[in-house]
Amino acid sequence: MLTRARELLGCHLVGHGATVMITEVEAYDGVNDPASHAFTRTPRSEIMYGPPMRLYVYRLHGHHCANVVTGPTESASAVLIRAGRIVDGVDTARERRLSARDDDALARGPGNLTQALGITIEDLGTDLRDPSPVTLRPAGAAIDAARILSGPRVGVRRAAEQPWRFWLADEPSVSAYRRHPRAGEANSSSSTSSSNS
DNA sequence: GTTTAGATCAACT
DNA sequence: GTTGATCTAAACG
Repeated sequence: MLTRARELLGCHLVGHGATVMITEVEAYDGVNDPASHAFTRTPRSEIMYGPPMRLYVYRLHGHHCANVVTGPTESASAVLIRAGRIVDGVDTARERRLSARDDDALARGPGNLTQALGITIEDLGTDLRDPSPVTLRPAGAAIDAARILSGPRVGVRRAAEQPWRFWLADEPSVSAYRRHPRAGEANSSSSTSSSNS
């Protein structure tokens, strides 16, 4: 599972006229991962239980995040594409990401990456192997294992201690680690029904 | 029960 | 100012 995530580093993700080289990913281990949307099997997460090499897109803060279903079919494993470096279609990416000041920030962060590639909820379930607006291509050159770093995932509350984030050293497009404010807290559902004073 | 839309807020640039 | 596998609430089946 973690190997799949590492293998995605350096691959080219083509989306609606723009191409990025993946530089940062996070692995999500489906049924065994509380942070995964597939932790509970629902019709919505069914896509991740399906065949690999498909796209799972979900909405977050009004933006979108893109995942690659990696399989095997029953484990619902998926890899979140967190960041990438634009290698083609820079003009298109810039038009979509007007707020980005530097080219390195065009696809820095999952929401920005999907926006730069024009990936929306309509691309959900796209087969990345078929010729489609969104395609995943193998890495042009093998990535040196020494360049791959790992660490805890960004912004997750559940299972925040799992070092399932991988990124390429020497890449300015990789975002910095940010811990979730409430990560590790006890799940105290007991609402302290704080009546107004 | 699940899904979608909007709010929230700390860390980043 | 921007971003975001969070959080809550409302709509749906």
